[in-house]
Amino acid sequence: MAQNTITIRNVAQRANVSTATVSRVLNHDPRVRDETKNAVLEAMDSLGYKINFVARSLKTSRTHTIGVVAPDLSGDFFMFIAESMNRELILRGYSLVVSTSRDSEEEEAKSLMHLAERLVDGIVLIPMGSSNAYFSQISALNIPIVFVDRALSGYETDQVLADNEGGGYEAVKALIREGHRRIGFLGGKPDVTTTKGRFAGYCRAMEEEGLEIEQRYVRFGHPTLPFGYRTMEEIVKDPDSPETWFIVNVFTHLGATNYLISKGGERAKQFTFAAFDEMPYSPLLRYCRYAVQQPIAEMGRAAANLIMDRIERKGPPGPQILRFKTRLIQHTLAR
Amino acid sequence: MAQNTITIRNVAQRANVSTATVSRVLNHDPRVRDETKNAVLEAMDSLGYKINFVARSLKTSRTHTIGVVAPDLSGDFFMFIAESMNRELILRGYSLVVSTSRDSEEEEAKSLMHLAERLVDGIVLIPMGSSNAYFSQISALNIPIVFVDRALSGYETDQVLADNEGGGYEAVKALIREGHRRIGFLGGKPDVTTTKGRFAGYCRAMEEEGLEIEQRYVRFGHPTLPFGYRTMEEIVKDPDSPETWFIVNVFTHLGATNYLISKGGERAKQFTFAAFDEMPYSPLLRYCRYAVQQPIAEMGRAAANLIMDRIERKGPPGPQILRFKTRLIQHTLAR
DNA sequence: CTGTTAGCGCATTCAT
DNA sequence: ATGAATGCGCTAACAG
Repeated sequence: MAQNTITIRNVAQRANVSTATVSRVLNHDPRVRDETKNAVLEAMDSLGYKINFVARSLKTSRTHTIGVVAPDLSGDFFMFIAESMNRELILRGYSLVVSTSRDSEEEEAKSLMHLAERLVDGIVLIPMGSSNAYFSQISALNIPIVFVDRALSGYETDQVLADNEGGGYEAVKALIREGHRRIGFLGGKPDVTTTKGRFAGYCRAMEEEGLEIEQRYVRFGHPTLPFGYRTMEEIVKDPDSPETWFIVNVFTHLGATNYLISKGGERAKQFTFAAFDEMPYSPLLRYCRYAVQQPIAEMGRAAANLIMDRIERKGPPGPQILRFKTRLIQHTLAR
Repeated sequence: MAQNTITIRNVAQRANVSTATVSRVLNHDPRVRDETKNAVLEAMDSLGYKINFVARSLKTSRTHTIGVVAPDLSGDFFMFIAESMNRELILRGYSLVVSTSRDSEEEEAKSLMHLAERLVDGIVLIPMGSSNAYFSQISALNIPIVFVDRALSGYETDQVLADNEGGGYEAVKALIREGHRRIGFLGGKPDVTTTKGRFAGYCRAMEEEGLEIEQRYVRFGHPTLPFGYRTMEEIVKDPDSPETWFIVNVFTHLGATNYLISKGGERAKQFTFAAFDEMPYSPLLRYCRYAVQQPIAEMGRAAANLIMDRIERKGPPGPQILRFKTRLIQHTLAR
């Protein structure tokens, strides 16, 4: 308890001014004479004064903290978002507190409440699901919120999204241009907006080229490694299946590749993928001819600035929806 | 501003008690009659009272927030640590605020100060470097801190570490057991404790088996993908180089594998690795016969509880060093 | 330009 | 077992 807890009072005394003046220099209030300002600064310095943010927060009811909740802190997509957000936040004096929605929308709602109670100034949410069961809860929080990655239709807020439709379209088009005719669709829960968009892009490309979409080879599923593995197993064992696939998320992609490598046998060599997301380990995904790269860093940056602007009432009034173009990356297959 | 900001005063009035009593039930003070307690609880409920943590913090000078700073938020190791920590923290009512040391120890020190000023109750640090230039700064913070992954020798604090020596030893032993005789050492900055430990394990295994450690084929370097790529290029082009390598971090491993896949030619097929870390994409690391898995989740859990115990003065008084055993994982090579 | 004053919402003596 | 009063450190009217 020998904390040297130096307050503005101490500084004020030392500089022969009032606490109000000290507070003013702390807040860069222009109407302080340079002379007194310097005196205050000096006093602060010599006393080793550190501002108490908690006290300030109590007064201003602003914590300069923003919360981010994601399905899984250890997911690659999220990490890059967080990294990029953090960089922006720091520039404007904010901190980032993280929380996870883990298994369920229930957890998600709980995390949201947890953060709100901690009085974060705003929340960036990478939504778990597609349902809107907890909309009312979110509204009740009454603090700015921006959605990233997935939209929740019917809820009017700021959103930072990728051009999923365009990305899917481009990737499938590129495959077709290289002569692939039968192209399956793999991965993604059909009710989330990202999957919907990517599927729509796939469909548009196929239809535009007059190619048939074979419903048997449209395989939605949970975005997990095991799903990709098992489904690819079925696919390989089905002699009639296409050998070209558009895969809409990276875990499914990992699983599918993993199956082909370990059990794919001779037929594996025939397979070609186009897939969403470009990660550090993407060169190892050896069946992936085209990767749709989302500008994750930019998206994180945008989300951070969107939420801060909202908090500081700097942005335009209406809800903003920022949609980011994807980039198609061609890989050299080295099977 | 139509915030329905309900305070303990409102609750007190509603329940016909004093604010002191409300505060007592809030803090589970046993000396409140059940009757009045229920009345208070009811009042809280009907008014929709939410505690203001900022006000509480100002009073108690405890924020129930712990900060974690890591070199890179988007690194896999860190995210698993954070994920696991978060789970534990939530159980005991803490939040996790993250920060990064990015490029430099300077940044690291800055992050540390930033967190301290925000009055986090404790800090978990995954140290960047090996120097101890900022030790004094850390001490000056005067708040509990635990180191994870890397130790900073000479500084007496709680630490959560992996058994790097043992992991390295086991992996190299396993390679030797399969008949490998010439084994190189790849990756890691030689001055950080993790590298030191892993290298020591490698040396012990080699010496125990009477095998020569060829200094030309001990290749330290920055833990990056490009370093792994370039170094593997040199290795492959050197006709005299060993074809079995112990790689001490995952980025170097990715880079090395990437080179072998894309440019390794015929000789690539001869290569065998043992390597630290097991990640979701590890099955794609096709030259990796043995992976040394660190119990990352347990380590995160331990770090979380260590810091919380320290804050709440629950643990033993002296600094604790927790060292976690690694697990050797055998992969089937599918080149 | 600067000082005085009054809380922000809560925890906590000290009474009773 | 409960209440009255005080202050954590800071900001923001309002005066001057």
